[in-house]
Amino acid sequence: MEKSFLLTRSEENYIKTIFHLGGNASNLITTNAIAEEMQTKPSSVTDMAKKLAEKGLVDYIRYKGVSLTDVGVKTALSIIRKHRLWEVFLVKKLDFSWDEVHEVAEQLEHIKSEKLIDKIDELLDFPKYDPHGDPIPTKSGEFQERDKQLLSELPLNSKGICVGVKDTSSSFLRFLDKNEIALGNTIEVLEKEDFDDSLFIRIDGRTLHISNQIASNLFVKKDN
Amino acid sequence: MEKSFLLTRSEENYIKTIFHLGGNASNLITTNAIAEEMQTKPSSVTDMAKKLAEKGLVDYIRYKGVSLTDVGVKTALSIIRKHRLWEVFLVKKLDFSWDEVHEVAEQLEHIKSEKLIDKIDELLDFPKYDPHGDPIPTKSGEFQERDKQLLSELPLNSKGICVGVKDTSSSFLRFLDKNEIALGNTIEVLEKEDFDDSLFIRIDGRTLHISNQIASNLFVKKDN
DNA sequence: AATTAAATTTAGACAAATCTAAAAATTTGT
DNA sequence: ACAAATTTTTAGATTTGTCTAAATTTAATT
Repeated sequence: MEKSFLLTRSEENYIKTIFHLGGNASNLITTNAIAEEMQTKPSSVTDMAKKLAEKGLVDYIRYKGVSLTDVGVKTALSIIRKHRLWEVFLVKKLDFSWDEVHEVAEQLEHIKSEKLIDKIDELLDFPKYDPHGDPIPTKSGEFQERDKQLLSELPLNSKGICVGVKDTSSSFLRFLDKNEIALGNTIEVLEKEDFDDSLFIRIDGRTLHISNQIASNLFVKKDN
Repeated sequence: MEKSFLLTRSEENYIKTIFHLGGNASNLITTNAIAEEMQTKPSSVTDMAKKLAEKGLVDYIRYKGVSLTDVGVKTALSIIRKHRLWEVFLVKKLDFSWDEVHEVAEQLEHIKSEKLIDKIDELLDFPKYDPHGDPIPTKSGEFQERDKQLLSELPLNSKGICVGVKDTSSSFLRFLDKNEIALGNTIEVLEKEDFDDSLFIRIDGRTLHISNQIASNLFVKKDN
């Protein structure tokens, strides 16, 4: 069995970022994209790319970019699993609101204890989705994206169940709270405004008028 | 100006160690003692002593040692509070045994979120003691040692309630588990063996013969 | 295809936290 | 009290992760 490499916090953050940018399946992610996402400099990314390649977590082609190896993907999924389970824990057990969990989960995801995260999973009754609707990888690394689409792409007069958010910023999430739009709600598209692509929607018996920016950050599952 | 509240993990570990070695109340702790306790080199301790003094967390007298300032004590208590609350959480909510919690709590104690630890405190219903019987400082930093003494010092034929352990090693804790000695049990000293200072004790209706090494690592509260 | 623009890498530097080896201060033993 | 032993500090080096500035490679434009 491969010895589970002890990764530094920084290494873990790079792996996670590369995954989020789509760097699995030999899809090369550029140095600049990673630097931008991580608020760091391209030269730092190059250094880390070499180190991670050395450790077998990424494939690195000079001047082209990096992609995760199988081990790298497994590692990324494990970190994402921890992050999302902790988010559920914070919301369900400690009454955090969904716009407060990210920062803390960013810290908790680096805690090294397999038993700890498995017990948290069990305590939460093995949740499948985090508070923002994102799927939680299983212990064995299975990870299935939910069948979903943006509310902005839902056809006129059709209905969808709100299943996730794309933007997870506090300002967006608090906007949803304020307007009582929550995961699980059914949303019907009543009208599309040509001028600014805003939508009139029906949710919970109420009619709301939302901007395209809102609609294109809300995921729904088409309700057939 | 108060950047000093942003401590690194390493700084926090030094502060905690100095506290545990008794370095509050201008009681100077030597470089060597700290190095020994932290499994590091004296020269590293000297470097950190200077840095912590710079930040106002310790008073440092060259060639003499360090002691915690008021801010340093407050910081230490905050870290110890987190450590012990997480230990209670692991035992009470995640079914860890008391010999498994230390390592994980060593990591969790460094998570930076006041809300998180306050919510954990609340979830646990504001416990006063950790799984090893050590007191948990309050949010405001109050910290009272329990009235206790070593079982080895309990007079013949008197009774005590088991309230804590001095040694928290896995081997000792598992010995106690195996012999069904738990916090809260009443222990009566039936006989003291002059030859090796071992004890015959009565606990839960059973009679046990324990070595002095065991008895001098068990804290009891005299039962009057 | 040549030139310009953009992206990426290299080289050298720095801060944090550690180490080793040597120097300095303190403590101990007689 | 003074030499020896111990403790502590300094000086210089190392590792990790970052940075800036310059050099190099790739991409884009004419």
